[in-house]
Amino acid sequence: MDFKEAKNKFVQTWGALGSQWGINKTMAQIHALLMVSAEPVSMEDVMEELQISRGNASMNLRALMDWGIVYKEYKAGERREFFTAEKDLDELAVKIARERRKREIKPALKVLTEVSSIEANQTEEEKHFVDQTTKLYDFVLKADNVLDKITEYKDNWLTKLV
Amino acid sequence: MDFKEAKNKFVQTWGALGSQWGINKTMAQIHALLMVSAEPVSMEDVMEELQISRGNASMNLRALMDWGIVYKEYKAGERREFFTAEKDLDELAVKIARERRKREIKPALKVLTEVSSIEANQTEEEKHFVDQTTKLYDFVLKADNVLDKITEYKDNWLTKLV
DNA sequence: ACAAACTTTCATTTATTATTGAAAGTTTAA
DNA sequence: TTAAACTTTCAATAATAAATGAAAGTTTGT
Repeated sequence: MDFKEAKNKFVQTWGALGSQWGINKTMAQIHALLMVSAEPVSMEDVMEELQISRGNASMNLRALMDWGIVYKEYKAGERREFFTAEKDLDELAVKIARERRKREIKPALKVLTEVSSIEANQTEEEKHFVDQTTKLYDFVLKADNVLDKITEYKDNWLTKLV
Repeated sequence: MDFKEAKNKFVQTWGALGSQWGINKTMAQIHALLMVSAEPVSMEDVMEELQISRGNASMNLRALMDWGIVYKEYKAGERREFFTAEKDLDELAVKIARERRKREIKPALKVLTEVSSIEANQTEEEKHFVDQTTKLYDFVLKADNVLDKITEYKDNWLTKLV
């Protein structure tokens, strides 16, 4: 396997993995590409390497920047913009955790609070519902706290867990 | 909010969350429904409550059983099959972790091993590629080990982390 | 202020993924 | 062994999500 093949394989695999985690394929591929690029990459280059349209590249780069895991860079004397990915993996994981916490866990907790606080009248069915959603609330809250800790530690948290 | 509304809201929310995590909506909804059901539920009931077809119900129940988080139950004197979800949340998390580890992390490690072991000749580009994919390999391996630990502990691991 | 060089937006199109439903398969009781 | 009661499969269809590309927007140098 030569460099070109390896790079391609990596980008494709990362893209496929992304899909399984609810991240769109192109977004994951762009991120993969930037991760393994030593130098900042222009939008034109991204389009070329991944064979995607300008609009697609623009939208997904924007999304990656919203996640805080891709940065714009400017090169002296160059009009166009270049992009680099967060390459520190601990930092990357922290940013992803932070973002998903905000986007998914918080809203989930809100709904769990609501549904678990209906007044359970006497039926077994309703009691079980309240009991189970309450447990789920506690569980998700604990998970949220773990993520919070992790995103504070910042450095090397994964190693500490091992 | 009455019981029916609350139950519906919970099922819908769980379904939407599932989508964001690469799990199909119906599968997540069925799981939600079973989680909050005090009694085992027949396929007919699942179809009725979620307004889905027989085929859809069958396939997604099967998928949930493959994940090991939904069980078949037989009722004395009843021909048809009933289903229940794993309701212990620690156990549920362990099973999901175990499964994703097998399905996603293992293959990812394999690819990372492959692509990170190309012989980096002298270009800066190739050196960076090998360096970055090696780091990624180490990181994913560490994550894999953490999950392994967790799935062994079984009980109450989340609390221990807090 | 203008125009070149570039980026973003978004309505339309395309690709992907999920769902249906009818036919095939299976199990059980008599 | 048969048939009723149920489940599974899978080709066809529908729903959803992503990608395109041309027009609109922005920035910068002169």
